[in-house]
Amino acid sequence: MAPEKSRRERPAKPALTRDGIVAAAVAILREEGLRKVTMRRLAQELDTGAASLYVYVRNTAELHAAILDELLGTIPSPPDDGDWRDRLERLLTGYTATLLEYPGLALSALVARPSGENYLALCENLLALLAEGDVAPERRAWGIDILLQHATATAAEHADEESPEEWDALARAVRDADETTHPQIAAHAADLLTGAPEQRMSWGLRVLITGITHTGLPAERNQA
Amino acid sequence: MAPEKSRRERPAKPALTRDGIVAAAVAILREEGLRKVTMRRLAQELDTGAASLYVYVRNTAELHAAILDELLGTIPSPPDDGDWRDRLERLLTGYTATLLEYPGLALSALVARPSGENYLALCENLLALLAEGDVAPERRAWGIDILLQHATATAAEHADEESPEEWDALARAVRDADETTHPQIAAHAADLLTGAPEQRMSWGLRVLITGITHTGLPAERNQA
DNA sequence: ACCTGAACACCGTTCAAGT
DNA sequence: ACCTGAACACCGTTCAAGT
Repeated sequence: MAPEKSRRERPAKPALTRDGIVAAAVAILREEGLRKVTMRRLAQELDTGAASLYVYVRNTAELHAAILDELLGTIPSPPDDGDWRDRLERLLTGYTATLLEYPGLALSALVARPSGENYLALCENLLALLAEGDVAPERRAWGIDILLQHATATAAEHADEESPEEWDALARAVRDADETTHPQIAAHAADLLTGAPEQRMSWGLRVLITGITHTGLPAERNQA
Repeated sequence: MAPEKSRRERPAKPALTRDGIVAAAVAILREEGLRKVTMRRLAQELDTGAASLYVYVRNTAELHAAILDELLGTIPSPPDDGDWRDRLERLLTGYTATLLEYPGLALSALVARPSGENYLALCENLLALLAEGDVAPERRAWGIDILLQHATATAAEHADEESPEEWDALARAVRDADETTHPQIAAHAADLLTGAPEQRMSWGLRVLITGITHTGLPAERNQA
């Protein structure tokens, strides 16, 4: 915004702005991952002290939220053709794919609901798709809530960062399940451990869409 | 006044065991919250150094997982009467309620899937309920996965720890939504911001159950 | 008003050295 | 084998003092 020109040869230290801070944070995110996006590291990148950032950002959670909204601006908006269900599924798959690049952010989003411009635009699109599908108006708001929660949680599950240890432990526990004490687990062991992520994701979204269109709210029940 | 230097009269420092460590961790959790359950704090409680804990616990994530499994042992098993859907809903509501006491643990569970005894028992019960409901066998495993993810994520959302800041921000953003640029949000503002947690939770579970019973897997599709 | 260095109060994890 | 102190490499946030 402020066109400050330096008379020096060395790259001038740009004035701090909230946008500049967020931009630098996104850059660190892309190059080094969310774990490195700390107040101190960010300040270092901006050639200042961590304390200075607090003029523009309340805390780390707010910083993460700002980064996330920036990322949400990059979700490809799916083509307009096809069934509303397919478009809904594609939009949410795109959302999930974006979050999957930085699962740690998905975790943040789960805890601190975003409220940025791009998040609102996403909600707007989701609500419009449910409206197009003739989902009862009262169900739309709660519907996008579940859909977004599912998509966000699915991405957040991958925040374990290159450590398949826990997955190994679960796989072992399932495979070693005693057939007499855990007959169901033994019987379903294969299904519990397999399934391509995209297929599971797709099925999950269709489960939700089907459920939303077929399940009345408590209020609707009372009226019935 | 000063106690004898004998080690016998003072409460003897108990030998370290994995169980003892987990028990102490649970005690700190109950008294001071998950944030205080750190390796250092835990070691202090056990009158040793943090390094000693690493003989019994691989890292903090594994410690959290062990604590969670301990907690899962306290979920009340719902009464045997009623429709399988109601029993399923009650069981998952109990699971969520337990996690809601320590939402930070729910967050851990989302990232590092638990694999303890009590978790397996819960899965076993969930699978049995879906079987009782004549849910197609191939769908049961993926079904409990979605159900648990939903319940876990719902609890995890409350891990913001007494800071309704982000919620305020979202509420403001929704209420201030421009009617021309965000017509859907403006129209659904009330529903987006309201709803008792229990009602939302209950509706969410029924959405999932309905969806699971009505949505074929990709494989089932191919066969059809 | 904005910016800063320094300080406060912590972290997880590793490792060489002890027992 | 188990246990330990000390060290390494960090954190978020606040605050008094400067500009």
